Amino acid sequence: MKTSITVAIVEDKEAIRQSLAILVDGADGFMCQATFETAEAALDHLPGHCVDVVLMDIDLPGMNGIDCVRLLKTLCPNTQFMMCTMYDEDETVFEALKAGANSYILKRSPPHKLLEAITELHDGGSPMSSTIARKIAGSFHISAAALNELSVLTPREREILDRLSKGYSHKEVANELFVSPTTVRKHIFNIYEKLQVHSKVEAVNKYLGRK
Amino acid sequence: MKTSITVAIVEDKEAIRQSLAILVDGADGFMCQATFETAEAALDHLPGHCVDVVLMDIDLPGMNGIDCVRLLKTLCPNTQFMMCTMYDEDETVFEALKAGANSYILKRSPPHKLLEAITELHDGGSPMSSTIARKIAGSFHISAAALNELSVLTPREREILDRLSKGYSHKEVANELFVSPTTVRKHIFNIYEKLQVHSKVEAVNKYLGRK
DNA sequence: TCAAAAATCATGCATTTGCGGTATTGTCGG
DNA sequence: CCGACAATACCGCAAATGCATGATTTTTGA
Repeated sequence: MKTSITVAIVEDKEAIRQSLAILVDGADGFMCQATFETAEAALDHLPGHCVDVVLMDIDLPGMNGIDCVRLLKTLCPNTQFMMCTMYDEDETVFEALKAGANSYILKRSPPHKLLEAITELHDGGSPMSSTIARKIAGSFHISAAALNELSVLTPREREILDRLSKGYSHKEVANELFVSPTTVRKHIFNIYEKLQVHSKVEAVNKYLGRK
Repeated sequence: MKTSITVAIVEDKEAIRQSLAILVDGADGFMCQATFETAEAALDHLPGHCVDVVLMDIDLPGMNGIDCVRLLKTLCPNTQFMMCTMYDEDETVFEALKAGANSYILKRSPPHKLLEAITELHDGGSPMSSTIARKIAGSFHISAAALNELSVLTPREREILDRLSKGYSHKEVANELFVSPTTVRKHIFNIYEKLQVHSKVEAVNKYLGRK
């Protein structure tokens, strides 16, 4: 006999918390083991008897759901966290992922999708609402503009910029590429001109595609 | 009457190409408009009459599927690209996303999942095979070690490091924070000691979680 | 083949930065 | 109340860096 997926719910609004609990508990193969109104309550009670999956609201009174995940993740390393929220703002999505969440679902998702997502999350996937997934994929895209900027660099210049991005000094780059430090300086000067920057950090930021 | 989703397939292996084409064409609401054996053939014929979705194999003879996407993406900005491959190696996944793909599906996925994914991709989602999605989500996680390192910094030090990460010089940071440049230098010196680094780029790399 | 582009190296100078020591002030917890 | 720590600030040195100018050799593409 296969055991059910154990679930906990952190959600301040009574009505939503109740209906989520009923949905999870009523479905076959799921068990709602606990519900909490606040991040603090979850932090108090979850460690010790960790569950498989936690549905975490973000907009909680007191500590928010993201900070809660950050703290719980280290205390319950085997628990998977699903952010469960109304909004799909860029910053919260990425903050949640950084904090250790592996799923981000909008509350407007239909109930059967939610159960499907819990299963997928428990099976090692990272279910995301479609608009969220698109945001995440999009965050990797290298803009045509950025690509174009880097394309004006010669292969040698890119090679040098790559070393700079690892924190090398002029001299270290020179040693690694078997050329004189003055040559490296000249290349770096050329890179700066092409990228319209005036320091290593700025150049590296452009190289690695961060504004 | 709603129109079908138009699809093109780029895949060198005859058998797979055929069965994908039949799968897509046979399903309701999909139309396989073209198939290509190589990236070069796709680049020759796709621009001009772009399709909604392209299923792209990665391991092609000659130009690989990722470079093909990079080129096609600018020529067909409204086309969505789904990488469709046997392997789930880290580097190819991220390279594909950077190149502009919005979906990454393993070939071992069942047929109905594939059709579902095409629909989702066309509707603005970014369907990923579960192991891929987990990789991507995982790439955002900030390791406990990294988090720990940054936690030894004081708020003021983080504030200064944040400015450095934007490419500011000592003096610029000083002006923005209304303190003397020597103070900033002292802070930076302390930051270096705590993070065990010896230059701005290294410090910024740690701060932004770059390896 | 010939001009343009890239890669190499040098010299010089002013500024920035890495590193060391020192000191004052304010805050906070034990 | 006191010690620890954070934030502020200064001086000084040596090295790294940014910027300018100039030049030679390879590579390369038209």
